[in-house]
Amino acid sequence: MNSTDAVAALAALAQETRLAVFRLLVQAGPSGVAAGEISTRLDIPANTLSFHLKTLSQAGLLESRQEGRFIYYAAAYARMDDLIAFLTDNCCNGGSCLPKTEQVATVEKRRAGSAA
Amino acid sequence: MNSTDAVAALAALAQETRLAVFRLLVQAGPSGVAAGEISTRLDIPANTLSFHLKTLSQAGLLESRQEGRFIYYAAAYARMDDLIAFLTDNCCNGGSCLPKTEQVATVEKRRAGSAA
DNA sequence: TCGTTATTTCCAGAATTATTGAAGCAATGA
DNA sequence: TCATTGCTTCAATAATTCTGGAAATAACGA
Repeated sequence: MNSTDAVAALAALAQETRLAVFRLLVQAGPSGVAAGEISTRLDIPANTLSFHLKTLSQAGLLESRQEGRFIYYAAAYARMDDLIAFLTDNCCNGGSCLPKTEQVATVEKRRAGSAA
Repeated sequence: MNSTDAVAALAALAQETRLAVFRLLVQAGPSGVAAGEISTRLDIPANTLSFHLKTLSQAGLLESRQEGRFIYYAAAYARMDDLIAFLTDNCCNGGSCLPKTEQVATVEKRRAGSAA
């Protein structure tokens, strides 16, 4: 993850509607939720939602798959981890000022090792 | 952390200059860096930097202290953790789709327990 | 083929944000 | 007191973004 990608991801999340959509999908799990159901659950007009889904997708935060007339959107968990790792990277210059934050910075590395 | 606060924090970070400032301060540690030095290191005009520091501070992501004519800015680590916890909260509905991301969601709770 | 459903694209107006020159303020030292 | 330094505020412009009505596309069932 580079700075430009991080800004795009953060900008995508920095909006009430999109943040609500993203959190809904993070909690929904990898199988995702159809666009129409997101629209219903969060009470967002279809065209407005479509605009926001596109923004989140372009930022790499969402994945989608089509099933018949439905398009299922799911959180891109690995991308979320990358973003968190980028934010917390080299916290306190590798020192131990706040060990818990340090642990967060290693998410990406742990994932790389575990290959879930 | 509520949704409004999270949007404010994300919006503050969703800008190249501010993200660079924040990451610089995350890496610099709790003692912080004077505004003038940030300006020099990142080559940002003083007034532009001041505007961005204010934005980050208002979002709760920065703390500052005055020492003589200098103002030292430091990352608000706890706030950063709160934001990460908010993003990853209840990932996959508490399931184990991606255990590593799950762990990230517990940062806030771990900090609360450890009282660093 | 025709109507319905699911989703997206187009468009235009309203609102927000980034940038920078200039001016202001506060702390310091001579 | 005066000049200097460090930082912030003000003001104006330029650019970007959000929203929702209307129309388009695409999949499905009758």
